[in-house]
Amino acid sequence: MSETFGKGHHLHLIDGSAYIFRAYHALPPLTRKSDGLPVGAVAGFCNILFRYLEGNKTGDAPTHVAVIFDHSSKTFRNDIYPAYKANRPELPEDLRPQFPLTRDATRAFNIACIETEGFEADDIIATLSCRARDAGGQVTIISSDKDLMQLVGDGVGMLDPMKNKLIGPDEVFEKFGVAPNRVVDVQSLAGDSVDNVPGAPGIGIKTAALLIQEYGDLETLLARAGEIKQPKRRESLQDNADLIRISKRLVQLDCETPLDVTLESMVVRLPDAEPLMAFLNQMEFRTLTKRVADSLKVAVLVEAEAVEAQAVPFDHSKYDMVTDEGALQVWIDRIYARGFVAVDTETTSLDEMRAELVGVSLCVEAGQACYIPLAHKAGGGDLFGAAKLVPGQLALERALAMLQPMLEDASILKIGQNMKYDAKIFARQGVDVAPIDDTMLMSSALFAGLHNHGMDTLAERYLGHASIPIKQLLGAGKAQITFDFVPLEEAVKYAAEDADVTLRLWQLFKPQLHRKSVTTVYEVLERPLVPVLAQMEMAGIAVDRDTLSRMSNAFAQKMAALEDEIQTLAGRPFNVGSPKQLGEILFDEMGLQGGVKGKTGAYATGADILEDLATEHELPGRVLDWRQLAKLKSTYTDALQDHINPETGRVHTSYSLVGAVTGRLSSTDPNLQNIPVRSDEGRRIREAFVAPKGRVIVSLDYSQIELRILAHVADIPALKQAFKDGIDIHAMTAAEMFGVPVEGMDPMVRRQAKAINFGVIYGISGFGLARNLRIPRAEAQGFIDRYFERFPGIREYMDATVQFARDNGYVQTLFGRRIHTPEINAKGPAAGFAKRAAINAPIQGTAADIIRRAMVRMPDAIAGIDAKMLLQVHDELLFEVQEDAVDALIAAARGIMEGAALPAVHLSVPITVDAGQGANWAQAH
DNA sequence: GGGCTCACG
DNA sequence: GACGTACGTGAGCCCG
Repeated sequence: MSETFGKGHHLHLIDGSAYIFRAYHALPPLTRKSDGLPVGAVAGFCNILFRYLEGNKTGDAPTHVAVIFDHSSKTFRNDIYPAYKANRPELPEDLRPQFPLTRDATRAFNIACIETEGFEADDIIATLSCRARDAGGQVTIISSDKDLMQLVGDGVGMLDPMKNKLIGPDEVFEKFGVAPNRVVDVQSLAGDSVDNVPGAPGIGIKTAALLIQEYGDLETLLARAGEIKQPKRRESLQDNADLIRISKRLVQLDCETPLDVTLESMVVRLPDAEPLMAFLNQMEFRTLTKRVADSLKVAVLVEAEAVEAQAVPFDHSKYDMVTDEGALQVWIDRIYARGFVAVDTETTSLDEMRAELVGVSLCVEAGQACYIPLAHKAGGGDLFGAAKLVPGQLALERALAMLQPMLEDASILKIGQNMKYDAKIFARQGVDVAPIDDTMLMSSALFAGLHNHGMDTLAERYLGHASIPIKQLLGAGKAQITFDFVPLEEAVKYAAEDADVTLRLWQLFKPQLHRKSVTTVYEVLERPLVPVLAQMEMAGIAVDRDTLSRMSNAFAQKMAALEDEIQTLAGRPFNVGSPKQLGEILFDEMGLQGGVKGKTGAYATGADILEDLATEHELPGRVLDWRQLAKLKSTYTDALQDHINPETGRVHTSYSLVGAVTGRLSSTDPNLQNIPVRSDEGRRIREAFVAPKGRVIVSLDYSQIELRILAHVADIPALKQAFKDGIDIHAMTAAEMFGVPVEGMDPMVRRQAKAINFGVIYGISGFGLARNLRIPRAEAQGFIDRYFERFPGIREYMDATVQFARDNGYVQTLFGRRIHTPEINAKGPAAGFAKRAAINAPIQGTAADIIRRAMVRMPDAIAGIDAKMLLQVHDELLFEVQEDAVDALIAAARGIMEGAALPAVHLSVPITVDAGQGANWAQAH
């Protein structure tokens, strides 16, 4: 409830129509990019409104405000004088459609928007001015229209927004030569050619002012017209008395306009971020959207008011089930009318390469979503009954044929949560979905480090909505069904809700990208990678099953032998694969020293512990050998065989763009980013990753990219020079630290320097380095101290980075990717973790950004070469190339990779790429 | 499903 | 002065 308008209140009345014309003529004829709708006047209008609101933050702020518009129809003045405003030129064709949009804009800015059929804006302004003044308040009319000057007086002033000049009685006198209350008289005599007000012929403002000054007011003047000495003036007044009186009725503003709005309803309100940003985005005003977003602190508002901002309640019963072409066409038409759509697919599997499309859901507006079931089945419960398609569904081919033009239409934005998944499903149906937006990637750009980016998390956190768990539909474990067996009614609720949630998240996140300055991160480093990764994943890599199978057998034999040996050494059979049992054998039964129990009460039996014990006893060493084989067999040689796709004969991993907070990709099902390489035995697994006949595997990897980035960001001259000179960086570090020449350096010394170099990237500690190098902690700390003494810039960089994290709650890469560090001010061990993560994130993240940029550019760069990019392993890209195109591929890909930071970032160290090739990955690496 | 272990950069 | 500590991932296994 707002208090009654009165004393102490200040009402601003904005002449909206004047703003529109001003904006229209001041700006070139802008059109909306996506559909050509003329929006120049709307843009100008919004800019004026925004500047006005910004001005109010500092100036003499109003308590109430309204924008007044003319209503496009005849007014009472046309009854008095049909020629009134008759000589106005026709409205420009591209202006008329903008009128309703300016009303929308006003409401979007949360300002009262007033127009009344049959009345001009000026009369409404007059009426509201009178009411506000009579109520004891103050009024400022924001307009440069001289017709409104008659309203100036006690409690009512004007502001010329063009000149930003206040207009009071003095300024009115300057203009009309009379006090405001006689302005009407002057105008009645002088007429107005613009509005086609006749007045008295031959008399202009100057003469009219003189006459009124002399005779006091119009009626007295007309009554005593005979006294006027100048014959021309006298005759004009005498001959045109009626016309003058009509003119007076035309220029006199009506203070009694019937209005059904109250002054109280015009109370100043803060703009609601969500509808305002939605409107500006819909208009595609990029610059203004950004400025408004900055001004509104959209992020803060949105986060605090997420529930409120999304006022539309979730209502599963309102979702549509689309089962015929007519209904689908209605949805497609709605999508075209809107220009964007949230899309979600339902399938039979999380593996995009095997999943069958079951249905599609669409959402065009919060709460308005549909599900199109396409391949739902029923039956098949008993042994012999085959499942049958549920009747009444649209045919899949027919639905896809209808959807395809929309999904591929460059003017329709397709919004998804993890669009890579849906895009691949559609791609396998021959539909190339573009352009896209992805709420998961937006979340990653906005909130990396704060929470994960799954839809359930986002819905809960930003919409205050708990979405239907998929488990509720599919069940779990052995009894789990696939989505095609979900009953239609349930499927509609779940599937349409997903599209609904996605659309709402998009509405929330899109404006926040600007506010948090991560639009470029999203648009350059996230979104464009979706089609690139989709292509790589669908291409897959050829894996030779026989090679793997032979290795599995060999491993199994060796393991069996080791197991016997181990159990003999232990004196009894036990499960070698059980760390718990192993711990009991080692420390309780065999009585070895150094047993440390973890939080679960079991002895730790990690490789480092077993290595230490290996000097005391044979058993731990055998267990280490066994474990290595077990790992290779179960995780690689066995598991990889299961991942060979029966249709393609290749292995298709799935990359996650949001798996790592730093911006690195992660790889799952299977993880092809951790194929063994460090041990000879493990490296042989890479021999199974092969090129088909006539083709070659090519690997290109960045050399020391993280150390190069460190040298650049911490600005260490010695490191930078070493990279420029192409010197062995670890040997150089050792030489600097220990004062030994690079020539003939002890490999142990170099190894220590290398460990320190890597330690630095991870946020080094004496403890960590000591453990890594297996040296006393004091010695390790001595190394670190000497390192920082020699390279003081590194310490400065680390301190500055941690301080930045404390000040801002995040750190960032050279490309602006933000990684949040919520734990940075924590107490206890968590503080150490957070500090080291904060130090590492900009380095690891910048390297991740660089290879992402390379990957985005790669398809175009190698378009003319018979080659496919297959895998990414953080600093390595793997290709499959026609054998006679290897050199061309290496040249092109290397060029892209080495220049990937440009032009956004100019590194002060060279970035170099090593290349290898061969029949398989082992040879190429 | 959490913890342990270990594969990678 | 003690606390605990290298950064970032994913998968398979054990065990409650």
